[in-house]
Amino acid sequence: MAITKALSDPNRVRILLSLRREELCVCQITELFSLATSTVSKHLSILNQAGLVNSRKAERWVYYRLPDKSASVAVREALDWVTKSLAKSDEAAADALKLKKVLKMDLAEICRRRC
Amino acid sequence: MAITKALSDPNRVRILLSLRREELCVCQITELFSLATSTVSKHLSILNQAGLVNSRKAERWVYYRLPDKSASVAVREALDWVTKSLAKSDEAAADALKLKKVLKMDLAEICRRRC
DNA sequence: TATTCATTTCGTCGTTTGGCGAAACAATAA
DNA sequence: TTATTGTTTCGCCAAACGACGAAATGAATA
Repeated sequence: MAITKALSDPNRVRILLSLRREELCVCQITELFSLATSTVSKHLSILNQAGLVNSRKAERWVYYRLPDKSASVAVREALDWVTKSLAKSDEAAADALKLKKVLKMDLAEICRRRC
Repeated sequence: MAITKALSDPNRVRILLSLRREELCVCQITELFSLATSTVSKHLSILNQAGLVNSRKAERWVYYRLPDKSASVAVREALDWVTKSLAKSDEAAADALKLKKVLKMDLAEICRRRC
């Protein structure tokens, strides 16, 4: 039941929705949701254990993204359901708007401001 | 996020799976999972608020069942996902076996034995 | 009307969860 | 090697959750 547990927290669902268009690094997600870095890292770890996100390390940052076709059927269909059923909320729209701003910022600057 | 919250508890998922073939009353579910009546009633209330089950009262019992086609797309697809992805576990098989036994029992007797 | 009885609601208890900051870690840069 | 820096892990706190039994509810029956 790792998948259903992972989906039960609103902030984790928001993270998944924010990863639909492009991968994001931890500090971008932190900036997007105004949460502590450690909190975001924990959420990402739970999503990762459920197979709902993948990660890669590049330069100084760890990027998280939605899994590709190689993910299990359960994971793919859970993500389909999330994006189809939960993406229309007002909150999701507001998040998408803020995400646009975050993407325009310089990565290194986001991290500097946060520390 | 009522749906994802409702699906996050294993016992609630087990209840949904047990309702696939036929409706069940509270005391049958109580017997099936060996939980206190109040606990089962609470779970059913949470599932009901999320739209994942419907109920009807008949004679002395309240029967719960999976919703029909009139349910929202989000609910229907969540239930499709649950039955498709979570029904194959060993636990689900054991529950199905016990359910057969419970269905053979007399309703009034189940309740009498529990009180 | 009074009683019975299946279910729901309420109050409590122990556990889990989500949040944060501090410390540890890992990888790059100096 | 040492310093820097982005991320993870750890420890703590308050809030939420799941479990139970007791009391309340409400519909059917006597």
